[in-house]
Amino acid sequence: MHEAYDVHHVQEKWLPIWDEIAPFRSGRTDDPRPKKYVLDMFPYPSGDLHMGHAEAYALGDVIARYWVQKGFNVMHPIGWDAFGLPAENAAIKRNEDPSIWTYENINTQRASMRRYACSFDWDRVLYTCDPEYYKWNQWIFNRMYEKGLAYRKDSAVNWCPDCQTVLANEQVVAGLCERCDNAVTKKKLNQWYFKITDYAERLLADMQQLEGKWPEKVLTMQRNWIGKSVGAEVTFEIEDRDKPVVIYTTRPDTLYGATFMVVAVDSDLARDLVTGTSVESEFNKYFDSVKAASDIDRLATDRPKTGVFLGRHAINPVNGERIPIWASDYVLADYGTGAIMAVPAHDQRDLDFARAMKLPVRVVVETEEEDPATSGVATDGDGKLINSGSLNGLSSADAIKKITSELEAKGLGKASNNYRLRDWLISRQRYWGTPIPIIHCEKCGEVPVPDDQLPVRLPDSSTLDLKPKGTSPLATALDWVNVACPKCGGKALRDTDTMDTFVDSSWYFLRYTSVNSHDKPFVKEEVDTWLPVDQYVGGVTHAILHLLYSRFFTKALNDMGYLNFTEPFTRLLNQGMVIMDGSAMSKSRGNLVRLSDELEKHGVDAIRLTMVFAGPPEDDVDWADVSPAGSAKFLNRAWRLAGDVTSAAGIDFSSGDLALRKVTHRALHDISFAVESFRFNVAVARVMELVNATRKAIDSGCGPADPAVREATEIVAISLSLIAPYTAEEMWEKLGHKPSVALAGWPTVNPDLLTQDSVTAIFQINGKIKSRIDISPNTTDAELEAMAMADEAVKAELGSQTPKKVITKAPKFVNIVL
RNA sequence: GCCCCUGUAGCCCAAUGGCAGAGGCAGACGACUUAAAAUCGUCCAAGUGUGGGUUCGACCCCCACCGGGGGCACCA
Repeated sequence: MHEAYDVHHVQEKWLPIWDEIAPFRSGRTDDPRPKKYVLDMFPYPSGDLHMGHAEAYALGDVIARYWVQKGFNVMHPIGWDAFGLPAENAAIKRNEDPSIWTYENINTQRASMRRYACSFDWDRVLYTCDPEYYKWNQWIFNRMYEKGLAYRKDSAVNWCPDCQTVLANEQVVAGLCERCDNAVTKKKLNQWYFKITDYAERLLADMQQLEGKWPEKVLTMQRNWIGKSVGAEVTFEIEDRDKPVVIYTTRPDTLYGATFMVVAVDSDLARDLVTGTSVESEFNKYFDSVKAASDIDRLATDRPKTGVFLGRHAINPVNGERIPIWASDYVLADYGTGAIMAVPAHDQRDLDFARAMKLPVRVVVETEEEDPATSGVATDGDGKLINSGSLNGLSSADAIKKITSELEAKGLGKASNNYRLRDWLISRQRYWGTPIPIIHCEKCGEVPVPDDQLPVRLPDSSTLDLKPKGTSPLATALDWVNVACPKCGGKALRDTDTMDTFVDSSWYFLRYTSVNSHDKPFVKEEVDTWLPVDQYVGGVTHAILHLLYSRFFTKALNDMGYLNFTEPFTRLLNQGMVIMDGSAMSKSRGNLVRLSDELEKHGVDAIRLTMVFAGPPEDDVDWADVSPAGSAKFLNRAWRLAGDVTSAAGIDFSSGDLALRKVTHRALHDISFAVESFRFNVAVARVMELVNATRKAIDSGCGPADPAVREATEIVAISLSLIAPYTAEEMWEKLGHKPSVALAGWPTVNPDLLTQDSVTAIFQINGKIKSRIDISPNTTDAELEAMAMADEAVKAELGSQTPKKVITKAPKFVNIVL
């Protein structure tokens, strides 16, 4: 009779023991073991951990624990991304400081992580809302400011009229506020930006280093987001105006086909061109109508083109032609130069506009297709240039080269690249974030708070009204806002905006190395030791913003001499989502699965195993398709092996049953390989096989006393230590070892035990299998071919025919081609 | 509309271009049991979305189409 395996009892039993042993405390910088830095994306502390966390942390844990077993000095830290709107909203509702809600949740999550047996180094915890942390956000902001990488400008930002606040791009979903579902509008505000566009080219080029190590999907998304375009700038003189207008185009070869110019309606240029003219009032009417249009309208496809003729003309530099200048909202003010030459024949948008406004269409690239003027379909492909002066007869590619150099020679243009990437707006008019460390002085202007006065702490929230009003709540903390200018001592005001929380997460991976450093954001020796991160694990939701921002910070800090590397995350694993019945879990959909319920029902190990076994890590796990009960059953089965082993710990395995030993070492080899290639589901399958083989050996094979049974069971325990730590620990103890199995060390494969006595070779005729035969793995090609020719089935099939060709790959197969 | 990923037993998933099945779930049967649960054992099932092509040989490589998922979407 076996005692029952009481998961909850076992969980309670091991937690204090692990606290005592602390098997995952990372070594110091002088640790002789090679280092590995495994990083899980840190959570936002909203409530308790959920199923998604459970999957992500289970996967990260397998990797971290594997490397510990393999003898690396592993750092696997955790912290909390603790600033953000939900805390503030909860605080408003509960009428208390956001830190209370935040730290309550952190404590809940920390307890859950401990119970979930995450192999975190609990000595390296950080909280981004801690002044000891956000002080360094401010310090980095100052460095950015010194380098001109932090600056202020006026621009139209996303504005939710209902929430009365600026929204980040990612908080605008299909033109609606993600929280209240009201239409988002634009509002012109003076805001702080980080100049990430300075790094556009390097962010793009350095992705070469990540090729094959990051998911291709993420690299593609980042490339699209950066959106490099190659083209040229061309200068057009303007009638009755001293200053010419520069336009950006990717098709300088179509310059002769430009029949009008369009400037962005909301650009300074449009305003300048129209001021004082007779169409000014008409323009203003149009401008107001565009401003009133919400993002939803703008996003609508097939939206008819609108615009207004500015009554002015530009001169085409290549042919001196006089072309009208229009203003429209289909040209963007903040991309390129905010002005374009319109070539309706070869650009669909320009054609749509030309047809709406009855403007001429001139074909300059000859294609096989119908005339765009009649078909309404622009021909944007390559072709032979016509109606284009010196370019006639050239291909588009050649024409681009020729016209660009001609313009350049005349000082009328130059090759130029553009990026879709915009500078990063970091100002937020909210309380629960890092105060921007700038003081506005009447005399001195913007003055950064000196480093030795950091952190600029948040004012006490109890005296503030945190409700969103469109201006930062910090502005109402008068005692806080009014300060003496650090430069002249005169009257000055603090900047009242707080930083986007993505700032916090753009360098937290550096801070983990030095959480106790009070005079620096990170200690150079520590960073040099641990960084870059060897393995980053997290959801694909952060494929663009967080990863791009972190890469930007790393490059900027590298340029400033603080870091000796340029890419923060060497490898990236994106785990899938945990879904239910085919769709994302949500309360409103009624398909929410609560992690705490699942843990209560099946235990931590079974849930971790289920997550890991469900499929490839990057695939979604549909909780309806998996069986935590099945996982629990398997763990029980594995655990019972340890109780059946009757040999003593430390016994020499070499005399053990050879067949089982071979199975064991083959399994060990395959498990290692699968774990290293992130095919954890396959690794689990191999452990299951080994458990099955061991069970059989005990019940109807060599018996429980055979050393091979102990060897197999120990390898099961060590393998399971990556996935099911409680079960593994119980097994290890039953097997007569001291805890912790997490530190047992990964067993070495004995290559002699990987060889097989016999393998099955197949004989094919024209690729069809005709016969099978068991042979020695050492059989040569010639021997195997001879065996094939002597094979009865082959002979019968062959008859008197002579093979045209025989392909032999010993010891696997012979294929006879007739 | 453009780009990317994906399609293998009822289900989740394996398979360096070489025997389509490793593992699990579900199901059936048997052993143990007074019975049930648990446990142990046996069994069941697809010819790889469709159509072409390359190859001695294709789940795997190429092309087209269909279904599913994702990203981008006035960026000149």
